[in-house]
Amino acid sequence: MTRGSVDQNFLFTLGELYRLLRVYADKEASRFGITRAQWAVLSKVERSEGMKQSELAELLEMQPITLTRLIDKLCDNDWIERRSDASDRRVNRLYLRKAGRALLGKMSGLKSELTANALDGISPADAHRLLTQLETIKENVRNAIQTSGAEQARKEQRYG
Amino acid sequence: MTRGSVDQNFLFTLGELYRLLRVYADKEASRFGITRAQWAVLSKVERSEGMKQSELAELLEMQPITLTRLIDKLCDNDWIERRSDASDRRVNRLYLRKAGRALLGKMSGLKSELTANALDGISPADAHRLLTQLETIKENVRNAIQTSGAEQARKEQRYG
DNA sequence: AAATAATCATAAGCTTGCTTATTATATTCA
DNA sequence: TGAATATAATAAGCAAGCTTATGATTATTT
Repeated sequence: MTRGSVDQNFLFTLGELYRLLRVYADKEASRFGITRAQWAVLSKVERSEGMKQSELAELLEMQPITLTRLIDKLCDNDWIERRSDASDRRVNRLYLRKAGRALLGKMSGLKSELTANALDGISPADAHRLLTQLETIKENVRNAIQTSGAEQARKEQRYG
Repeated sequence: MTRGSVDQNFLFTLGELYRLLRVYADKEASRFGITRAQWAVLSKVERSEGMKQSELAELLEMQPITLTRLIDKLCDNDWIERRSDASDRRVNRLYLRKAGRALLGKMSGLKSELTANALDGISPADAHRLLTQLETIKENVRNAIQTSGAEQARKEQRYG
């Protein structure tokens, strides 16, 4: 077994799967009046209330401005709220509201159902390993981005 | 080992990884004057020249109009060309141009490099299994979308 | 043969990513 | 202390996804 076939496919296959999964999750989530992207944010807020927007953006691997707009919508629906930090007036901290908690309760079955359908035919042990590998890859890519950024800065300093 | 932790994470982890990988691949590909999305299209055209746009859209799991705009850009750069089909005047068939073939040649190392960096610490055997699982999941999700669509249509027919 | 349905590419407008820039506030250090 | 620098949130504008709709052509049905 060579690495060649993986070279050929990994990068683009993941993108194709993402698009499919996005369509699927958005379609199912829309029954609850929420999009997949908003749901992901809401779900993270549930797990750690009181976070700053900037911290949350980092957890979600997205840019603060992207998150800002998603939060706007979650606030419009009264699912979460921004509370300004007492000791740093630049900061908003995020908290679930009653309706948000209720919505997450209603949606908890959906997440299991989507995951189960997606992972059909893959054993629990394999699914677990798969998830671990995805986390490893995330970490690798995060490092690679930083490294290539540093590389770039170094070159610019040398030649700029 | 329960399925619970996978439930908690699979759906959103994949989205986070996608965003990271997108940033990384776009950054590296930009050195060649191309985006990751355009590169994916160009790469598929290479593997099967003469396809209709609609066939290619299906392979890429994207909507025809999304592809149309990407193809516009690839044509603007003279990397590929649309040739109208002789027997069906609705159809455009896609072919690589010389510059496109040259570009892919220059970029082949990059694909290997990105993949190798992303999969660092994962054995070739595991990488191969991972890719197989991603393909399985793609198929599962494709089926789930169709099923949920059919379910929807059935209900609408019954109640509409 | 004509009417109807399906298919191919494209268009318009929305979402959610991105980058770069702006404003307000905190922090650092000379 | 006061000036430079860093950080938090937001804004504006672009890229690449999506849905729904349209025009042109081809295929099917009656």
